[in-house]
Amino acid sequence: MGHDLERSSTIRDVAAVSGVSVGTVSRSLNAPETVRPVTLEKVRAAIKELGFQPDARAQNMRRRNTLTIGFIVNDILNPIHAMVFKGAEAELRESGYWLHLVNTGGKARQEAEAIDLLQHGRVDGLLMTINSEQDPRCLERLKKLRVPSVLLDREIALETDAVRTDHASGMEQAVSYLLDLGHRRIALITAGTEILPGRERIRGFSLAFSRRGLPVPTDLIRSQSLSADFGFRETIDLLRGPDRPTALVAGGNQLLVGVLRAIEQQGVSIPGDLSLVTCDRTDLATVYAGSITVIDRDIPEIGRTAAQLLLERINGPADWPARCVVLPTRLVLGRSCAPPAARRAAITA
Amino acid sequence: MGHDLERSSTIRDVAAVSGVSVGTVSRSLNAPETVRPVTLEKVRAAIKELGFQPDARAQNMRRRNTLTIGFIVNDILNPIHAMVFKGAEAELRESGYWLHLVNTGGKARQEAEAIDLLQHGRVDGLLMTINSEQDPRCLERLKKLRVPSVLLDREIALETDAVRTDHASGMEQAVSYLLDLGHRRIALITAGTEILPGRERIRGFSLAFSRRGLPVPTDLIRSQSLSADFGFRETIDLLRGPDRPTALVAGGNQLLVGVLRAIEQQGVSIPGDLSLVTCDRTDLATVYAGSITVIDRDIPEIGRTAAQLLLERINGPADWPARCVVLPTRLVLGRSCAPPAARRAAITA
DNA sequence: TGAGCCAATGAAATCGTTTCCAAGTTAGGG
DNA sequence: CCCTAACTTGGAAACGATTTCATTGGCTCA
Repeated sequence: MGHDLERSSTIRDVAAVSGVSVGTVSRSLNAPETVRPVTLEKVRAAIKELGFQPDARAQNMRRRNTLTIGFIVNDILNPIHAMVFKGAEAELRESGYWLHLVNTGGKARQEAEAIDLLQHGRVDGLLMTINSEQDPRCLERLKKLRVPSVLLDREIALETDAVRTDHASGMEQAVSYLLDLGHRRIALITAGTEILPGRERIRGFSLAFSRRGLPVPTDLIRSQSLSADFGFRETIDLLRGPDRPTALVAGGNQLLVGVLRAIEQQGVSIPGDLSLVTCDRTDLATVYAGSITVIDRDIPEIGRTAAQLLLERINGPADWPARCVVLPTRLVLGRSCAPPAARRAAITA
Repeated sequence: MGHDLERSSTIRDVAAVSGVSVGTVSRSLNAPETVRPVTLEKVRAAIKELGFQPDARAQNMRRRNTLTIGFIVNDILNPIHAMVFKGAEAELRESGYWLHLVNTGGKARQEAEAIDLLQHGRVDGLLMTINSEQDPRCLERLKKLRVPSVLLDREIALETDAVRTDHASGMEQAVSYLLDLGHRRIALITAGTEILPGRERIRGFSLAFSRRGLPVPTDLIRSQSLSADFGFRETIDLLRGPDRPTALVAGGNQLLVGVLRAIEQQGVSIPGDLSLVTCDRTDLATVYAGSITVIDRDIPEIGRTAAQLLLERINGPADWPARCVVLPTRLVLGRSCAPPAARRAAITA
């Protein structure tokens, strides 16, 4: 039924069988070039015979590391996070590291607890998308963190290595594109301003208008949460409201799910009745309506970059200054945008 | 810059500060009821003063466990796997366990390697969706596994605890439903027969036909892979072929992505030109065309159940017989199915 | 032939906890 | 007031590897 209860062989057993000392066995494993070929052969034979593999617990203990990185995240079901994870894992695996995934559900308590428990000998470093940028408990933990860490797409009041995304410029491009098409009533649904992506997306959105001397339609900005439910509620509200928008930007991939649900429910046609732009190229975004116009970024690259920063921090001198890499966004056109109905009518007439 | 280089305090430091022995400190932590309240107070004060937290490496070493479970999976980007993960994590966290996530990309070599490396002191148990049910390397490893394990939705030639899904009966229901609507040319795209879901889905599919004495349209069964690409290719092929199907079952949530891409590309309307059924209620399935009819199951429950089996195996006697839990599927109607065009015409005429 | 050096090995200390055992302390009952 | 049982506690031995240090032996070179 799986696990044998017989104690598995240790380095001492190998030493006994091969007739050498434990030190020599250890060296055969970790520095084979320092041991005589004849001896090495004997040791390897014994290892094979016993099916020996070193116990990771003892190695961790003695070497004072774990070759494990903690990955703390809101919700691994979010394809963005899963992609970042995969990018980071690919990079870290090459250097022999494993990943400990912790799903916090975005709750500050859970986040603080995870940080607390992981840093004392469970991981050598942390990659995290902390949701409570301002939560004092988390800040407290992060301040006296005992392992290197990289913060993903967040900003806290501490000097930390970080990988961010230039959400603002992608958003500005997207809104400019919509303005070019003739839209003026453009709505934005996105995260609250307590997290970086929310702040940046609103900044980019507003910038596009103000650069052209147009007033920002602040009544159409709904900034509170990245959840599908919020997307649904606000879309319904926007569609029902007076002077309804002719274009909508879903500022978050989970939001899009709710936005589309509302659109389906209301029988709105894309792009006939409403032009739509979303963030991040998920399956849903590429499939729906033959592909939605999207503010895209290289997501696995976020993970890879973060992994590299972390590895350099782990291996490098401890007194390096904090580094922050900002990755670009770009607009990828799909089939979800068109000139607003009024303008189409004008052109036709 | 994050990690302090000063060695952090150990149980010995706590002992020194509080003026007791290390044994007493340890007992204060692990069995406080066996230590005198006065002493306990002193120890706790010292712990607080030093900010002491026990080193997990040393604990793992001494206790000969890790409180960590390995979760080996094909692709965490697949929402199914992510949901299973979340279910398992929620359950395991309650018992103090952490999860080590390993993404294998479905490659047998990676799977074998992960099993090899994890079982020697990195994890206390394994949850896995091994893709290479027949791969000799994996079987070899699994046979001499040194930790308890639970297999997810797979079947191997070994006695192992497992959690499976009754794919066949959900599929049979779905196909019966389509037959009732009048469809006869029903296509199925699903995994190859080397993995359990592929075999079971084909079995359920065929059963629905044969139960009614109808011939199984074997030319419409495309069984090879669960990838979106395969779904795309086969859908295109089916739609272009002679005597094209009037209904299609996407036997896998990733397949659906490819199927829908093909449908969008070919301008096929759902359910006007083609009735569509898919497996598992993903965001895409619930949103597209106002929701696709789906063979549903409780996915987090898979993770929870697997976690329970594993915990019982870890804590229970080692000689229990292998257990296998099979979870049900059920058909949830959406708006993606209708009678075939020919029948509609007949009715109208 | 002997001094010196390098390579290879063994023995022992070490990492930080838990746990066993023995010793010391307290309390209760006769 | 003493004896015994029940609590508390300290000391030391694990756990299984790595690593340092000292020793051995074989060479080279003078």
